[in-house]
Amino acid sequence: MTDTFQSSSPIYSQLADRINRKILRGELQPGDKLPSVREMAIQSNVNPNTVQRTYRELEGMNIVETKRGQGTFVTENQEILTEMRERLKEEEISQFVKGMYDMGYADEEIEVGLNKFLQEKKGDSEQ
Amino acid sequence: MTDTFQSSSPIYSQLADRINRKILRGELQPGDKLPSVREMAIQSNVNPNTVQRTYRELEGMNIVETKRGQGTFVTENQEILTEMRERLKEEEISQFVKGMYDMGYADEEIEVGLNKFLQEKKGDSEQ
Amino acid sequence: MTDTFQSSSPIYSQLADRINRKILRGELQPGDKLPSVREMAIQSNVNPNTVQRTYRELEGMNIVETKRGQGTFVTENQEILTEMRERLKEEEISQFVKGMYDMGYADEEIEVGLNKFLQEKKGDSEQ
Amino acid sequence: MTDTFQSSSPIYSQLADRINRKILRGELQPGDKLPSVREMAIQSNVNPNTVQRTYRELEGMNIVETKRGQGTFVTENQEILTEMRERLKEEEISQFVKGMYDMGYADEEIEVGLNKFLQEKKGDSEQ
DNA sequence: GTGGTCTAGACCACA
DNA sequence: GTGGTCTAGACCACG
Repeated sequence: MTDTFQSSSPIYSQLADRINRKILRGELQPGDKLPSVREMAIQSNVNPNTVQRTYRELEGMNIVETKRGQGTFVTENQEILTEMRERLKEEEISQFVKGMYDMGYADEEIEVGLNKFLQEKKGDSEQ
Repeated sequence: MTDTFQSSSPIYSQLADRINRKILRGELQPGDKLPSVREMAIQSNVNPNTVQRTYRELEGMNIVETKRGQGTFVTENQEILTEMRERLKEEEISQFVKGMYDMGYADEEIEVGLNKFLQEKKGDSEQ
Repeated sequence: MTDTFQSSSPIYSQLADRINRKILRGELQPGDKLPSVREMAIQSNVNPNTVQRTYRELEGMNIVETKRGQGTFVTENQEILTEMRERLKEEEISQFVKGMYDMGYADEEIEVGLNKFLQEKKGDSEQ
Repeated sequence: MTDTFQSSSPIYSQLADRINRKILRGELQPGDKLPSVREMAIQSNVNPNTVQRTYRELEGMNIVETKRGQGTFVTENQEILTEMRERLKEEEISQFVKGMYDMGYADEEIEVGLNKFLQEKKGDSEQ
Protein backbone atom coordinates (compact mmCIF):
# COMPACT_ATOMS: atom_id res chain seq x y z
CA MET A 1 0.00 0.00 0.00
CA THR A 2 1.74 3.14 -1.28
CA ASP A 3 -1.06 5.44 -0.28
CA THR A 4 -2.95 5.87 2.93
CA PHE A 5 -5.82 8.15 3.74
CA GLN A 6 -6.97 9.87 6.89
CA SER A 7 -10.39 9.07 8.14
CA SER A 8 -11.35 12.72 8.59
CA SER A 9 -12.22 14.01 5.10
CA PRO A 10 -13.65 12.04 2.17
CA ILE A 11 -11.15 9.95 0.30
CA TYR A 12 -12.12 11.33 -3.08
CA SER A 13 -11.24 14.86 -2.04
CA GLN A 14 -8.00 13.76 -0.46
CA LEU A 15 -7.12 12.03 -3.68
CA ALA A 16 -8.10 15.10 -5.71
CA ASP A 17 -5.83 17.15 -3.49
CA ARG A 18 -2.89 14.88 -4.16
CA ILE A 19 -3.33 15.03 -7.87
CA ASN A 20 -3.66 18.79 -7.63
CA ARG A 21 -0.36 19.02 -5.88
CA LYS A 22 1.31 16.78 -8.42
CA ILE A 23 0.20 19.14 -11.13
CA LEU A 24 1.32 22.20 -9.19
CA ARG A 25 4.68 20.65 -8.52
CA GLY A 26 5.06 20.04 -12.24
CA GLU A 27 5.14 16.31 -11.70
CA LEU A 28 2.16 16.20 -14.00
CA GLN A 29 2.51 18.55 -16.96
CA PRO A 30 -0.29 20.19 -18.97
CA GLY A 31 -1.52 17.66 -21.49
CA ASP A 32 -0.26 14.67 -19.48
CA LYS A 33 -2.56 11.72 -19.23
CA LEU A 34 -3.73 10.67 -15.79
CA PRO A 35 -3.77 6.94 -15.03
CA SER A 36 -7.01 5.23 -16.01
CA VAL A 37 -9.70 5.01 -13.39
CA ARG A 38 -9.04 1.33 -12.90
CA GLU A 39 -5.29 1.81 -12.76
CA MET A 40 -5.51 4.66 -10.28
CA ALA A 41 -7.92 2.62 -8.19
CA ILE A 42 -5.35 -0.13 -7.90
CA GLN A 43 -2.46 2.27 -7.29
CA SER A 44 -4.33 4.10 -4.55
CA ASN A 45 -6.01 1.02 -3.20
CA VAL A 46 -9.48 2.50 -3.37
CA ASN A 47 -12.67 1.68 -5.18
CA PRO A 48 -12.86 2.69 -8.90
CA ASN A 49 -16.04 4.60 -8.11
CA THR A 50 -14.08 6.77 -5.74
CA VAL A 51 -11.52 7.55 -8.43
CA GLN A 52 -14.35 8.31 -10.83
CA ARG A 53 -15.70 10.84 -8.38
CA THR A 54 -12.24 12.33 -7.88
CA TYR A 55 -11.82 12.86 -11.62
CA ARG A 56 -15.29 14.40 -11.87
CA GLU A 57 -14.33 16.79 -9.09
CA LEU A 58 -11.13 17.81 -10.86
CA GLU A 59 -13.08 18.23 -14.05
CA GLY A 60 -15.46 20.56 -12.26
CA MET A 61 -12.45 22.69 -11.36
CA ASN A 62 -11.42 22.67 -15.03
CA ILE A 63 -8.08 21.26 -14.06
CA VAL A 64 -8.48 18.10 -16.09
CA GLU A 65 -10.38 17.23 -19.24
CA THR A 66 -11.90 13.90 -20.05
CA LYS A 67 -11.81 12.70 -23.63
CA ARG A 68 -14.16 9.82 -24.22
CA GLY A 69 -12.39 6.71 -25.16
CA GLN A 70 -8.98 8.24 -24.55
CA GLY A 71 -8.72 9.04 -20.90
CA THR A 72 -8.31 11.99 -18.55
CA PHE A 73 -5.74 14.70 -19.21
CA VAL A 74 -4.29 17.68 -17.38
CA THR A 75 -5.75 20.83 -18.92
CA GLU A 76 -3.53 22.70 -21.36
CA ASN A 77 -5.09 25.96 -20.30
CA GLN A 78 -2.22 27.55 -18.43
CA GLU A 79 -4.37 30.33 -17.12
CA ILE A 80 -6.51 27.99 -15.08
CA LEU A 81 -3.44 26.36 -13.66
CA THR A 82 -1.77 29.59 -12.60
CA GLU A 83 -5.06 30.75 -11.19
CA MET A 84 -5.40 27.59 -9.16
CA ARG A 85 -1.80 27.86 -8.12
CA GLU A 86 -2.46 31.34 -6.81
CA ARG A 87 -5.64 30.35 -5.06
CA LEU A 88 -4.10 27.36 -3.37
CA LYS A 89 -1.16 29.45 -2.25
CA GLU A 90 -3.46 31.94 -0.59
CA GLU A 91 -5.43 29.17 0.98
CA GLU A 92 -2.34 27.62 2.51
CA ILE A 93 -1.11 30.96 3.75
CA SER A 94 -4.49 31.78 5.22
CA GLN A 95 -4.60 28.49 7.01
CA PHE A 96 -1.08 28.93 8.32
CA VAL A 97 -1.75 32.41 9.64
CA LYS A 98 -5.00 31.31 11.20
CA GLY A 99 -3.16 28.54 13.01
CA MET A 100 -0.54 30.97 14.24
CA TYR A 101 -3.17 33.38 15.49
CA ASP A 102 -4.77 30.49 17.26
CA MET A 103 -1.60 29.96 19.21
CA GLY A 104 -1.37 33.61 20.09
CA TYR A 105 1.34 34.77 17.69
CA ALA A 106 1.15 38.33 16.39
CA ASP A 107 1.52 39.48 12.78
CA GLU A 108 5.00 40.81 13.28
CA GLU A 109 6.23 37.66 14.96
CA ILE A 110 4.99 35.62 12.05
CA GLU A 111 6.47 37.89 9.43
CA VAL A 112 9.82 38.28 11.13
CA GLY A 113 9.97 34.60 11.97
CA LEU A 114 9.29 33.57 8.42
CA ASN A 115 11.84 35.94 6.92
CA LYS A 116 14.45 34.81 9.41
CA PHE A 117 13.72 31.19 8.56
CA LEU A 118 14.05 31.78 4.83
CA GLN A 119 17.28 33.72 5.32
CA GLU A 120 18.81 30.93 7.37
CA LYS A 121 17.71 28.37 4.84
CA LYS A 122 19.41 30.38 2.14
CA GLY A 123 22.55 30.69 4.24
CA ASP A 124 22.61 26.92 4.77
CA SER A 125 22.36 26.08 1.10
CA GLU A 126 25.10 28.56 0.19
CA GLN A 127 27.60 26.92 2.50
CA MET B 1 -18.34 14.51 24.08
CA THR B 2 -16.72 17.97 24.19
CA ASP B 3 -13.53 16.75 22.58
CA THR B 4 -12.75 14.54 19.68
CA PHE B 5 -9.49 13.08 18.55
CA GLN B 6 -8.05 12.06 15.23
CA SER B 7 -7.10 8.46 14.86
CA SER B 8 -3.70 9.27 13.37
CA SER B 9 -1.54 10.31 16.31
CA PRO B 10 -1.82 9.08 19.90
CA ILE B 11 -4.54 10.66 21.97
CA TYR B 12 -2.15 11.50 24.79
CA SER B 13 0.02 13.60 22.51
CA GLN B 14 -2.92 15.31 20.88
CA LEU B 15 -4.18 16.18 24.34
CA ALA B 16 -0.75 17.43 25.33
CA ASP B 17 -0.69 19.57 22.23
CA ARG B 18 -4.02 21.15 23.04
CA ILE B 19 -2.97 22.02 26.55
CA ASN B 20 0.28 23.37 25.18
CA ARG B 21 -1.59 25.72 22.93
CA LYS B 22 -3.89 26.82 25.70
CA ILE B 23 -0.86 27.80 27.70
CA LEU B 24 0.75 29.57 24.75
CA ARG B 25 -2.45 31.45 24.03
CA GLY B 26 -2.50 32.59 27.64
CA GLU B 27 -5.76 30.76 28.25
CA LEU B 28 -3.87 28.95 30.97
CA GLN B 29 -1.61 31.25 32.96
CA PRO B 30 1.57 30.30 34.84
CA GLY B 31 0.60 28.81 38.16
CA ASP B 32 -2.87 27.85 37.00
CA LYS B 33 -4.10 24.43 38.02
CA LEU B 34 -4.96 21.98 35.30
CA PRO B 35 -8.11 19.93 35.74
CA SER B 36 -7.47 16.85 37.84
CA VAL B 37 -6.59 13.68 36.00
CA ARG B 38 -10.02 12.25 36.59
CA GLU B 39 -11.84 15.43 35.69
CA MET B 40 -9.89 15.90 32.48
CA ALA B 41 -10.58 12.27 31.66
CA ILE B 42 -14.31 12.90 31.84
CA GLN B 43 -14.10 16.20 29.95
CA SER B 44 -12.06 14.65 27.17
CA ASN B 45 -13.91 11.38 27.20
CA VAL B 46 -10.76 9.30 27.57
CA ASN B 47 -9.36 6.99 30.20
CA PRO B 48 -7.68 8.55 33.27
CA ASN B 49 -4.52 6.63 32.43
CA THR B 50 -4.35 8.42 29.11
CA VAL B 51 -4.63 11.80 30.80
CA GLN B 52 -1.95 10.69 33.25
CA ARG B 53 0.38 10.00 30.39
CA THR B 54 -0.43 13.37 28.88
CA TYR B 55 0.44 15.13 32.11
CA ARG B 56 3.62 13.10 32.45
CA GLU B 57 4.57 14.11 28.93
CA LEU B 58 3.99 17.79 29.71
CA GLU B 59 5.98 17.42 32.88
CA GLY B 60 8.84 15.97 30.87
CA MET B 61 8.79 19.17 28.81
CA ASN B 62 8.97 21.13 32.07
CA ILE B 63 5.95 23.22 31.19
CA VAL B 64 3.91 21.71 33.97
CA GLU B 65 4.70 20.85 37.56
CA THR B 66 2.90 18.30 39.63
CA LYS B 67 2.42 18.44 43.37
CA ARG B 68 1.41 15.16 44.95
CA GLY B 69 -2.01 15.31 46.45
CA GLN B 70 -2.60 18.79 45.14
CA GLY B 71 -2.72 18.65 41.39
CA THR B 72 -0.88 19.63 38.24
CA PHE B 73 0.07 23.24 37.60
CA VAL B 74 1.40 25.35 34.74
CA THR B 75 5.03 26.11 35.50
CA GLU B 76 5.75 29.56 36.88
CA ASN B 77 9.07 29.55 35.09
CA GLN B 78 8.41 32.11 32.39
CA GLU B 79 11.70 31.36 30.67
CA ILE B 80 10.65 27.85 29.78
CA LEU B 81 7.36 29.11 28.44
CA THR B 82 8.88 31.78 26.20
CA GLU B 83 11.45 29.27 25.06
CA MET B 84 8.76 26.81 24.10
CA ARG B 85 6.76 29.55 22.43
CA GLU B 86 9.77 30.39 20.28
CA ARG B 87 10.51 26.78 19.49
CA LEU B 88 6.96 25.99 18.54
CA LYS B 89 6.80 29.07 16.32
CA GLU B 90 9.87 28.00 14.40
CA GLU B 91 8.50 24.51 14.10
CA GLU B 92 5.22 25.70 12.63
CA ILE B 93 6.99 28.00 10.22
CA SER B 94 9.36 25.27 9.15
CA GLN B 95 6.49 22.92 8.53
CA PHE B 96 4.60 25.55 6.57
CA VAL B 97 7.56 26.41 4.36
CA LYS B 98 8.30 22.76 3.77
CA GLY B 99 4.74 22.22 2.65
CA MET B 100 4.93 25.19 0.31
CA TYR B 101 8.20 23.95 -1.17
CA ASP B 102 6.54 20.62 -1.62
CA MET B 103 3.93 22.26 -3.82
CA GLY B 104 6.53 24.05 -5.85
CA TYR B 105 6.34 27.55 -4.41
CA ALA B 106 9.51 29.63 -4.30
CA ASP B 107 10.81 31.65 -1.35
CA GLU B 108 9.76 34.96 -2.83
CA GLU B 109 6.25 33.78 -3.59
CA ILE B 110 5.83 32.65 -0.02
CA GLU B 111 7.24 35.83 1.46
CA VAL B 112 5.29 38.16 -0.81
CA GLY B 113 2.14 36.10 -0.45
CA LEU B 114 2.31 36.19 3.31
CA ASN B 115 2.99 39.92 3.51
CA LYS B 116 0.15 40.62 1.13
CA PHE B 117 -2.17 38.45 3.18
CA LEU B 118 -1.27 40.20 6.41
CA GLN B 119 -1.69 43.64 4.79
CA GLU B 120 -5.15 42.77 3.54
CA LYS B 121 -6.12 41.40 6.90
CA LYS B 122 -4.99 44.61 8.51
CA GLY B 123 -6.98 46.62 5.95
CA ASP B 124 -10.06 44.58 6.75
CA SER B 125 -9.90 45.14 10.46
CA GLU B 126 -9.33 48.87 10.01
CA GLN B 127 -12.51 49.27 8.05
CA MET C 1 10.01 -16.13 39.91
CA THR C 2 13.56 -15.17 38.91
CA ASP C 3 13.22 -11.60 40.01
CA THR C 4 11.76 -9.94 43.05
CA PHE C 5 11.13 -6.30 43.72
CA GLN C 6 11.02 -4.15 46.82
CA SER C 7 7.76 -2.47 47.57
CA SER C 8 9.39 0.89 48.20
CA SER C 9 10.16 2.29 44.74
CA PRO C 10 8.19 1.66 41.55
CA ILE C 11 8.87 -1.61 39.82
CA TYR C 12 9.51 0.06 36.48
CA SER C 13 12.33 2.14 37.89
CA GLN C 14 13.85 -0.77 39.79
CA LEU C 15 13.81 -2.74 36.57
CA ALA C 16 15.36 0.19 34.70
CA ASP C 17 18.05 0.35 37.32
CA ARG C 18 18.90 -3.31 36.94
CA ILE C 19 19.20 -3.04 33.21
CA ASN C 20 21.29 0.06 33.65
CA ARG C 21 23.70 -1.83 35.83
CA LYS C 22 23.86 -4.72 33.42
CA ILE C 23 24.90 -2.32 30.72
CA LEU C 24 27.45 -0.62 32.97
CA ARG C 25 28.88 -3.96 33.99
CA GLY C 26 29.27 -4.82 30.33
CA GLU C 27 26.87 -7.73 30.69
CA LEU C 28 24.88 -6.01 27.99
CA GLN C 29 27.06 -4.62 25.22
CA PRO C 30 26.29 -1.67 22.92
CA GLY C 31 24.03 -2.89 20.15
CA ASP C 32 22.76 -5.85 22.13
CA LYS C 33 19.08 -6.58 21.96
CA LEU C 34 17.10 -6.47 25.16
CA PRO C 35 14.53 -9.19 25.71
CA SER C 36 11.22 -8.32 24.08
CA VAL C 37 8.67 -6.57 26.21
CA ARG C 38 6.62 -9.72 26.56
CA GLU C 39 9.62 -11.91 27.27
CA MET C 40 10.99 -9.58 29.91
CA ALA C 41 7.53 -9.41 31.43
CA ILE C 42 7.54 -13.16 31.89
CA GLN C 43 11.14 -13.27 33.14
CA SER C 44 10.52 -10.53 35.67
CA ASN C 45 7.06 -11.70 36.54
CA VAL C 46 5.46 -8.34 35.90
CA ASN C 47 2.91 -6.98 33.48
CA PRO C 48 4.08 -6.18 29.92
CA ASN C 49 2.90 -2.60 30.40
CA THR C 50 5.30 -2.21 33.28
CA VAL C 51 8.19 -3.42 31.14
CA GLN C 52 7.04 -1.03 28.43
CA ARG C 53 7.31 1.83 30.81
CA THR C 54 10.76 0.67 31.89
CA TYR C 55 11.95 0.61 28.30
CA ARG C 56 10.41 4.01 27.64
CA GLU C 57 12.25 5.33 30.68
CA LEU C 58 15.55 3.94 29.46
CA GLU C 59 14.89 5.40 26.06
CA GLY C 60 14.34 8.78 27.65
CA MET C 61 17.82 8.45 29.11
CA ASN C 62 19.13 7.72 25.61
CA ILE C 63 20.83 4.54 26.74
CA VAL C 64 18.51 2.38 24.71
CA GLU C 65 17.07 2.70 21.21
CA THR C 66 13.92 1.10 20.03
CA LYS C 67 13.25 -0.02 16.48
CA ARG C 68 9.59 -0.63 15.71
CA GLY C 69 8.89 -4.21 14.90
CA GLN C 70 12.43 -5.24 15.74
CA GLY C 71 13.01 -4.70 19.39
CA THR C 72 14.88 -2.57 21.89
CA PHE C 73 18.66 -2.25 21.72
CA VAL C 74 21.46 -0.88 23.87
CA THR C 75 22.64 2.36 22.28
CA GLU C 76 25.81 2.16 20.22
CA ASN C 77 26.68 5.68 21.26
CA GLN C 78 29.60 5.00 23.60
CA GLU C 79 29.75 8.61 24.71
CA ILE C 80 26.37 8.44 26.34
CA LEU C 81 27.32 5.24 28.10
CA THR C 82 30.60 6.55 29.51
CA GLU C 83 28.83 9.72 30.51
CA MET C 84 26.22 7.77 32.39
CA ARG C 85 28.88 5.59 33.96
CA GLU C 86 30.62 8.69 35.28
CA ARG C 87 27.40 10.26 36.49
CA LEU C 88 26.28 7.13 38.29
CA LYS C 89 29.69 6.74 39.90
CA GLU C 90 29.55 10.23 41.34
CA GLU C 91 26.03 9.66 42.50
CA GLU C 92 26.96 6.51 44.37
CA ILE C 93 29.98 8.16 45.95
CA SER C 94 27.96 11.15 46.96
CA GLN C 95 25.36 8.96 48.57
CA PHE C 96 28.00 6.93 50.36
CA VAL C 97 29.77 10.00 51.75
CA LYS C 98 26.50 11.55 52.80
CA GLY C 99 25.64 8.38 54.71
CA MET C 100 29.03 8.39 56.39
CA TYR C 101 28.70 12.04 57.38
CA ASP C 102 25.31 11.16 58.75
CA MET C 103 26.92 8.70 61.08
CA GLY C 104 29.50 11.20 62.19
CA TYR C 105 32.55 10.06 60.26
CA ALA C 106 35.04 12.69 59.11
CA ASP C 107 36.58 13.05 55.66
CA GLU C 108 39.90 11.62 56.73
CA GLU C 109 38.38 8.60 58.39
CA ILE C 110 36.46 7.82 55.23
CA GLU C 111 39.42 8.30 52.96
CA VAL C 112 41.85 6.36 55.12
CA GLY C 113 39.29 3.64 55.78
CA LEU C 114 38.60 3.16 52.11
CA ASN C 115 42.25 3.04 51.13
CA LYS C 116 42.97 0.55 53.87
CA PHE C 117 40.07 -1.62 52.77
CA LEU C 118 41.21 -1.61 49.15
CA GLN C 119 44.78 -2.44 50.19
CA GLU C 120 43.68 -5.40 52.25
CA LYS C 121 41.47 -6.63 49.48
CA LYS C 122 44.42 -6.45 47.13
CA GLY C 123 46.57 -8.34 49.64
CA ASP C 124 43.93 -11.07 49.91
CA SER C 125 43.71 -11.66 46.20
CA GLU C 126 47.51 -11.78 45.86
CA GLN C 127 47.79 -14.59 48.39
CA MET D 1 4.14 8.89 62.18
CA THR D 2 7.74 10.13 62.47
CA ASP D 3 9.27 6.81 61.61
CA THR D 4 8.71 4.36 58.83
CA PHE D 5 10.24 0.97 58.21
CA GLN D 6 11.06 -0.98 55.10
CA SER D 7 9.45 -4.33 54.68
CA SER D 8 12.72 -6.07 53.83
CA SER D 9 14.54 -6.59 57.14
CA PRO D 10 13.00 -7.10 60.58
CA ILE D 11 11.79 -3.94 62.26
CA TYR D 12 13.68 -4.63 65.49
CA SER D 13 17.01 -4.66 63.69
CA GLN D 14 16.17 -1.58 61.71
CA LEU D 15 15.31 0.14 64.95
CA ALA D 16 18.53 -1.09 66.55
CA ASP D 17 20.43 0.34 63.63
CA ARG D 18 18.87 3.73 64.05
CA ILE D 19 19.72 3.87 67.71
CA ASN D 20 23.21 2.74 66.89
CA ARG D 21 23.62 5.62 64.50
CA LYS D 22 22.28 8.09 67.00
CA ILE D 23 24.93 6.97 69.42
CA LEU D 24 27.66 7.11 66.79
CA ARG D 25 26.58 10.58 65.75
CA GLY D 26 26.84 11.65 69.37
CA GLU D 27 23.16 12.40 69.48
CA LEU D 28 23.05 9.93 72.32
CA GLN D 29 26.01 10.26 74.69
CA PRO D 30 27.51 7.57 76.90
CA GLY D 31 25.40 7.29 79.99
CA ASP D 32 22.31 8.80 78.36
CA LYS D 33 19.04 7.13 79.09
CA LEU D 34 17.11 5.65 76.21
CA PRO D 35 13.37 6.26 76.11
CA SER D 36 11.39 3.64 78.00
CA VAL D 37 10.17 0.66 76.07
CA ARG D 38 6.62 1.98 76.10
CA GLU D 39 7.70 5.48 75.13
CA MET D 40 9.90 4.26 72.31
CA ALA D 41 7.07 2.01 71.13
CA ILE D 42 4.78 5.01 70.78
CA GLN D 43 7.46 7.22 69.22
CA SER D 44 8.32 4.59 66.64
CA ASN D 45 4.81 3.37 66.18
CA VAL D 46 5.70 -0.27 66.81
CA ASN D 47 4.74 -2.86 69.31
CA PRO D 48 6.45 -2.66 72.73
CA ASN D 49 7.59 -6.26 72.28
CA THR D 50 9.53 -5.16 69.22
CA VAL D 51 11.26 -2.43 71.19
CA GLN D 52 12.01 -4.93 73.93
CA ARG D 53 13.73 -7.14 71.38
CA THR D 54 15.63 -4.18 69.98
CA TYR D 55 17.00 -3.27 73.40
CA ARG D 56 17.96 -6.89 74.03
CA GLU D 57 19.83 -6.89 70.74
CA LEU D 58 21.71 -3.73 71.65
CA GLU D 59 22.48 -5.17 75.05
CA GLY D 60 23.95 -8.23 73.39
CA MET D 61 26.32 -5.92 71.52
CA ASN D 62 27.23 -4.33 74.86
CA ILE D 63 26.22 -0.95 73.54
CA VAL D 64 23.54 -0.38 76.12
CA GLU D 65 23.06 -1.51 79.68
CA THR D 66 19.75 -2.18 81.35
CA LYS D 67 19.34 -1.30 85.00
CA ARG D 68 16.30 -2.87 86.54
CA GLY D 69 13.77 -0.34 87.64
CA GLN D 70 15.74 2.53 86.11
CA GLY D 71 15.80 2.03 82.39
CA THR D 72 18.20 1.44 79.54
CA PHE D 73 21.40 3.46 79.19
CA VAL D 74 24.10 3.96 76.62
CA THR D 75 27.21 2.18 77.84
CA GLU D 76 29.88 4.30 79.43
CA ASN D 77 32.52 1.97 78.12
CA GLN D 78 34.16 4.12 75.49
CA GLU D 79 36.22 1.26 74.19
CA ILE D 80 33.17 -0.67 73.06
CA LEU D 81 31.79 2.41 71.36
CA THR D 82 34.97 3.21 69.44
CA GLU D 83 35.24 -0.44 68.54
CA MET D 84 31.71 -0.48 67.18
CA ARG D 85 32.32 2.79 65.41
CA GLU D 86 35.29 1.23 63.69
CA ARG D 87 33.45 -1.96 62.83
CA LEU D 88 30.47 -0.13 61.41
CA LYS D 89 32.71 2.10 59.35
CA GLU D 90 34.40 -0.90 57.78
CA GLU D 91 31.06 -2.51 57.17
CA GLU D 92 29.75 0.52 55.35
CA ILE D 93 32.91 0.82 53.30
CA SER D 94 32.84 -2.84 52.43
CA GLN D 95 29.25 -2.61 51.32
CA PHE D 96 29.98 0.49 49.26
CA VAL D 97 32.95 -1.06 47.52
CA LYS D 98 31.02 -4.25 46.85
CA GLY D 99 28.28 -2.21 45.21
CA MET D 100 30.78 -0.35 43.09
CA TYR D 101 32.44 -3.59 42.00
CA ASP D 102 29.01 -4.87 41.12
CA MET D 103 28.60 -2.03 38.69
CA GLY D 104 31.98 -2.67 37.15
CA TYR D 105 34.04 0.10 38.73
CA ALA D 106 37.73 -0.56 39.39
CA ASP D 107 39.65 0.19 42.60
CA GLU D 108 41.37 3.19 41.16
CA GLU D 109 38.19 4.71 39.85
CA ILE D 110 36.63 4.42 43.26
CA GLU D 111 39.62 5.84 45.09
CA VAL D 112 40.17 8.71 42.68
CA GLY D 113 36.46 9.43 42.48
CA LEU D 114 36.12 9.59 46.24
CA ASN D 115 39.13 11.82 46.73
CA LYS D 116 37.92 14.15 44.02
CA PHE D 117 34.50 14.31 45.60
CA LEU D 118 35.89 15.13 49.02
CA GLN D 119 38.19 17.79 47.55
CA GLU D 120 35.32 19.48 45.75
CA LYS D 121 33.21 19.33 48.87
CA LYS D 122 35.99 21.01 50.77
CA GLY D 123 36.34 23.66 48.06
CA ASP D 124 32.64 24.38 48.21
CA SER D 125 32.53 24.89 51.94
CA GLU D 126 35.55 27.20 51.85
CA GLN D 127 33.90 29.54 49.43
C1' DG E 1 6.75 -11.55 15.67
C1' DT E 2 8.02 -6.40 17.50
C1' DG E 3 6.80 -2.09 20.23
C1' DG E 4 2.85 1.35 21.06
C1' DT E 5 -1.58 2.78 22.64
C1' DC E 6 -5.78 2.51 25.17
C1' DT E 7 -9.26 1.00 28.48
C1' DA E 8 -11.10 -0.61 32.85
C1' DG E 9 -10.50 -1.09 37.26
C1' DA E 10 -7.71 -1.64 41.38
C1' DC E 11 -4.73 -0.07 45.13
C1' DC E 12 -1.30 3.16 47.13
C1' DA E 13 0.87 7.48 49.33
C1' DC E 14 0.36 12.07 50.31
C1' DA E 15 -2.11 16.11 52.24
C1' DG F 1 -9.59 14.59 47.37
C1' DT F 2 -4.78 14.54 44.52
C1' DG F 3 -1.35 12.08 41.40
C1' DG F 4 1.21 7.46 40.82
C1' DT F 5 1.55 2.63 39.94
C1' DC F 6 0.13 -1.81 38.39
C1' DT F 7 -2.52 -5.42 36.15
C1' DA F 8 -5.26 -7.66 32.57
C1' DG F 9 -6.54 -7.70 28.25
C1' DA F 10 -7.46 -5.59 23.82
C1' DC F 11 -6.21 -3.64 19.32
C1' DC F 12 -2.98 -1.26 16.18
C1' DA F 13 1.09 -0.34 12.92
C1' DC F 14 5.30 -1.80 11.36
C1' DG F 15 8.40 -5.30 9.30
